[in-house]
Amino acid sequence: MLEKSITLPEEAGKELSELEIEAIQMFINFLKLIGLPKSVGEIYGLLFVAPKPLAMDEIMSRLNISLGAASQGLKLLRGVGAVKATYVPGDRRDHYVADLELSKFATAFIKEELHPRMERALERIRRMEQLSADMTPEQRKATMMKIERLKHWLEKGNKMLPWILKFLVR
Amino acid sequence: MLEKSITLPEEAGKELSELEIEAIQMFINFLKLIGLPKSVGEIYGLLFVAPKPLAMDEIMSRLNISLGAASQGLKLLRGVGAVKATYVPGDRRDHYVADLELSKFATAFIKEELHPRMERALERIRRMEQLSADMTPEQRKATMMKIERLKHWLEKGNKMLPWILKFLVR
DNA sequence: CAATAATTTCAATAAAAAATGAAGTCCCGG
DNA sequence: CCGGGACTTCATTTTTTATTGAAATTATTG
Repeated sequence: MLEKSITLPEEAGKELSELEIEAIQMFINFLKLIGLPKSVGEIYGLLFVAPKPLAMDEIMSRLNISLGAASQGLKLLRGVGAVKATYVPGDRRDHYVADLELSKFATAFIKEELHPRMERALERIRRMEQLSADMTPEQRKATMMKIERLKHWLEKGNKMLPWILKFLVR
Repeated sequence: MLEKSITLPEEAGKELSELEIEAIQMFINFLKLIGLPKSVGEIYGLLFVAPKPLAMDEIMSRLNISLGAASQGLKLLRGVGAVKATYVPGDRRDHYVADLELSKFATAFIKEELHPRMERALERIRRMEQLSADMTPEQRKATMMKIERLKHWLEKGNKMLPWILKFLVR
């Protein structure tokens, strides 16, 4: 059976252009901020500047990332609405395009990270209020003051969120 | 040479109260959001509900964390303004108190994470504009449009930050 | 000033997170 | 329906990040 020449480590798909590299680095940095792994930033960065839809294997070979990373990264990006699959006639593969609406990331972050944590925090605060019931009056007073602070802060955050969202989305 | 009885894993300092546990878990979760390690959340959580200043070794033994983690965590928290060292008469050790102003974390995050990344992103965008100079007019047009989007979004974010800060700080 | 307690630092280790790629699943076109 | 490409999953490995604790440094105090 014939075998292609051994794949050199640095061979990969077409080299990335400088433009692509800048875009990719930019998104790696930004998405890291909201806790997304490097590979996701790479994929989105590449798609962001791509002049046409890219298939998964193109993404893999351009970025030198594994099948699994490409598949999972695209899944996440699709889930968040930051990438769309498009139909390309005469090609069996899915092709992907970046949604240029950056607010998708902010929205997803707020919905998936911030909100749940705030909810959880409110539960804990309620629990803390209960617990402070059996304390000496003195301790109780001090504790309640702190809890009030926490609540106040959370409420402030909660009030701000819709405003931020509206502002970001357009 | 005499040896103390073997230290049991679960021995440690005075057990944490339920209240302390709730507070600690809450802050672990919140601070994780802005990329701070668990130990930092633990320390802040403990200090937040503590009725009096705590020395580093008390923190260590209550939380069962190492000398290094305690020292580094406190250093970080002090750096961010979330914890203050107080003088306790007749005690050689430093004692620490939580600053209840939660906005300290938001401020630090914006200053230390968000702002630098935005600056860096703007640099990259400038570079991208340069690079798009030698492209076919068609490609160039499409690329410039994307770059405009990026800029627009960054500017929007930049305008929003001071507002958010003002809102959070009181 | 010693003596020693308190704290910081940092190389080594452990824990957590991300990437890999082989095995399995799901089509689509003949 | 079956053959094979496209994709997904997930156990394993790699990489990154956090924690540990011993050694070095910096006070404090008798």
